[in-house]
Amino acid sequence: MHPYESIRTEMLRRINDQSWPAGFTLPREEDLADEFGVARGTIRRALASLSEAGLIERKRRAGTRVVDRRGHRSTLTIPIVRHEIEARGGRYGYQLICVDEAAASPLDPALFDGAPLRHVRCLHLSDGKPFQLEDRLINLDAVPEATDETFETISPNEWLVQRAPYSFIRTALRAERAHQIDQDHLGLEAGAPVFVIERQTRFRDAPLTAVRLSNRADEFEIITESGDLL
Amino acid sequence: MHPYESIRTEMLRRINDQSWPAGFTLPREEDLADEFGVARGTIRRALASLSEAGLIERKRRAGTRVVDRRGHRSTLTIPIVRHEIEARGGRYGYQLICVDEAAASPLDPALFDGAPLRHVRCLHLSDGKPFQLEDRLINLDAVPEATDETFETISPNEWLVQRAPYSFIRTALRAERAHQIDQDHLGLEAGAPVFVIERQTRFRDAPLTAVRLSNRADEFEIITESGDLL
DNA sequence: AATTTCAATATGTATAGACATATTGAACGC
DNA sequence: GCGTTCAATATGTCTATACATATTGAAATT
Repeated sequence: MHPYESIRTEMLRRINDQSWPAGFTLPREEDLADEFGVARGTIRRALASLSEAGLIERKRRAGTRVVDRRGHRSTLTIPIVRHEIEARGGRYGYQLICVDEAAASPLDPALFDGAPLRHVRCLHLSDGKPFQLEDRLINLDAVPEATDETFETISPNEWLVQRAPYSFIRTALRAERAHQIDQDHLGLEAGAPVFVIERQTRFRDAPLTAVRLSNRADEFEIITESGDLL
Repeated sequence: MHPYESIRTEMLRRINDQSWPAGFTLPREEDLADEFGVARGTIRRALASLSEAGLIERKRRAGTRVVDRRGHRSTLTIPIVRHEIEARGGRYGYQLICVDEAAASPLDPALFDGAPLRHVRCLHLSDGKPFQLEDRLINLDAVPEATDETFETISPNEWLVQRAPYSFIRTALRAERAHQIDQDHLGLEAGAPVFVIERQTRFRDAPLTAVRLSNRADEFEIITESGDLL
């Protein structure tokens, strides 16, 4: 075990047993370095790790404080559907439903304040069965190449990942009653639950795309594991 | 802008425009240091950041490779209900429903292979209205203090956060049709959708607790924003 | 062919010293 | 009182060097 790890473990202990209670300001890095008998860099390595994990907050001049834990943090990965399906051993299928019927979209075009938009609705299938319905708006000012793309054989999801780097994402996860379009394309009865992922991406303040992905609740879940410190 | 940031930006550019395609092995740190005219530490700082973001993978001796992007990663925080409710300006309320009726739990006791368990079911209210139903199993071997706790005034959630450090969490997010208990306690009709968070925590391989949190779908969503690099 | 051994190598960690810079809290002027 | 100025300070960054160590790929052995 490396010095910075044992130091981190000791710090964790102090946080857990309240020697360093929530809100407490830790000693300065140099003092900690003295206490533990290591260089400042090593202390910083330990603190960086705790900061990463969300247990402490660091601010210049103000010092390092123990965070008042307001929840569990974890990193979640929302997979590209095709990979998700193939990982489960299914055969991936893609089907375009319609293009440029934006009026029918469950997404709010106001997000793009007036920019010209492309609307795509398509279906991702697992072994020929509907798995995920995708409803997407694309900002043609930001991604002009999308004007000439028909999306007949490639899903906008994959098309965009290849082409458009983003700098900001906002993702919302919800449970919803199936909309009419969900019922039609995912083969659900009225009122059935769907798991909805809604995502907006921007690149330097320009909204690129917004998407609503709806999944049959009986076949979809998101799992995240975090084997933390200690 | 610091040197390591501009270097990271340039590396990002190379990844995005495929100069460094997925699977590509980057030059060694020292060569990069030469190329960019900085110390190795500065290169490491930039690479650490990209590694964090999941864009590259690093392995000793094997080098650094560009990851084949399989999805969007983001950090999500599942808040403690009380804070969630108060943040929305609601008045938090807590109500114990029953203790030690494990047979009725939607959770699988097999997770704890035979350890003695405590079962708690309770309700979190916002302005007196049901908001979240909590169904929890606690491993009494791992958290013996729970034997004498009645949970009449404090929720097991908060009680545990204070007491039991964990080293591993697994969280699952699902949309479900309301169970009978969801209908009864959240005031839902049969078939209504609920947003379910299921979490298991362990400490050094000992399962500590498992919990199912169900929320009215019409009042609950999880949002994560990640203002990434660039 | 299968297994073991082993040295080369790229990343990981630690040190120590220098400088940069956001923030704070106090002193100052209005 | 109220805003402004400014120096002190703790964290952030960078450099240069040394050593540690997991992995690999090839050579040696079974």
